[in-house]
Amino acid sequence: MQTYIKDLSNHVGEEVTLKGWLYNMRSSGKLLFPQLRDGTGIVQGVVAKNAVTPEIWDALKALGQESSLIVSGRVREDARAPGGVEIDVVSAEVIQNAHDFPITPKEHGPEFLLDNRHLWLRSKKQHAILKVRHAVVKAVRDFLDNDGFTLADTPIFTPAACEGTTTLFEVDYFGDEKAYLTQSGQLYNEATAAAFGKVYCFGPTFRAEKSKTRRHLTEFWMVEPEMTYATLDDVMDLAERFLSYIASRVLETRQEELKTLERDTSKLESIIPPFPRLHYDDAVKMLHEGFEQGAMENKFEWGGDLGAPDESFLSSKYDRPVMVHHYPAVVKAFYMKRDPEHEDYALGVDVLAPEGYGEVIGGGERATSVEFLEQQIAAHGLPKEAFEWYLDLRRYGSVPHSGFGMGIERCTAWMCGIEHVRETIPFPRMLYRLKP
RNA sequence: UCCGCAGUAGCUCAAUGGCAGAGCAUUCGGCUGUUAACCGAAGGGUUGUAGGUUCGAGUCCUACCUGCGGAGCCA
Repeated sequence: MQTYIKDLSNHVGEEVTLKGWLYNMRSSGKLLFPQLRDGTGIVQGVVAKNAVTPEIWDALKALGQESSLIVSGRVREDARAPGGVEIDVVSAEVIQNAHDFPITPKEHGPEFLLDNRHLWLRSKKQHAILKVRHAVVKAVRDFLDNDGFTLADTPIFTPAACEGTTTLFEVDYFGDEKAYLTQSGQLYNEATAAAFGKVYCFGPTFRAEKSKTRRHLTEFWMVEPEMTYATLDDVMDLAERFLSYIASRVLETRQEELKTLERDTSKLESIIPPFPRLHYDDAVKMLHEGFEQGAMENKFEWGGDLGAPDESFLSSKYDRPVMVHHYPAVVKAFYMKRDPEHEDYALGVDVLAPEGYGEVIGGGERATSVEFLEQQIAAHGLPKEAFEWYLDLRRYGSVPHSGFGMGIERCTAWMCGIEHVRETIPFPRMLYRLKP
């Protein structure tokens, strides 16, 4: 019977069988210290030459890194061992002796590691990051499911640009038609929301932009909740509860991994409501003050979208996410509702994560009037026929509704406190990176 | 697309314009408590590609290729 490494502390004094791979091995004459990993953890075995048969001794001694093997031994508490337990090995069966595993326990560069991503996944840090990713995804689903949202996934093949702004990946659709990979489930979400009230979609999203920064992937996972009879304030309330819940669940369930990642957990503990809410005009004022104090290189001009340095400056003023709302309408998508009091502003919100992680959430209230949307579609040069179904949503029972999108990888990178989103997905797709 | 940086052993990196080097990995040997173990030995090179300057180029110049970091755009 197989015992998993994560459960070993419940088996102290017992003989157990572990099935896994050799993570690393040290030796000292007539002692071997194989580190075994099985996907749930890593434990060190101790093999004394006089405690095993000569055949087993020779077989173990010859093993290369990442060899697969089954080990039986007694679990013993030992203060010297990370994890608190060790295995006194009594027998072992080698499944495969592997040689020349490329990723050695030394430093490597990103290019090499990404070329070997299929093997890199086995290392401790990558393992920890992807466990946190799983916790984030689980928290997202649990939160929305428990909050009355219905999962209603949206298509990945789409006939036309959703927003008309970003560059799309084009695919041949049976020769006579072009299809595009989705850049957002947004518009379809509005249709399902009118059917179910509160919905979310959660799936891969594609952007063909040649973005080359630590915050971008060409294929990433996005969760997009949408609520009917909801306003900008409602969506900000939701974002606040949503992010706080995710952070608390990560803290609750992934302590070990956060330790491996050397994450300062106090940064996650401070992600609690209320989040500061900043009107765009007030954000601009802060940026101007920053410029006068010499903290900003260029003076921000009212009317533009916030750039990466602007976002970093604003978020550096707070210990928790800051929600910037009421952007100038011109910088936002065509379907954003205008502020009835000030038509130049859109009822949109971006949630900027602290520590320079940037925009993790973007969303807002959607326009409800057919006439307004027709005018917007024309102004953006979008093909009206493609949006007829979307306009139907306003023709038949139009209601105020709001929602947002959150990038799973950005959120995970933030939770983990790591530099680059490319490590937060098993196989990252980036500009110039399609393999493995 | 634009700006900046880099490319030398399987990996990470050294080398004033003057003999191509180290650590890790690999192979062999040593060590009964190692924590990226340590000690000794061996094998391992078209210095990204093409051209140029020079008595002599890893080093200087030009172009290209590849990667990294950043900007724009966005989640």
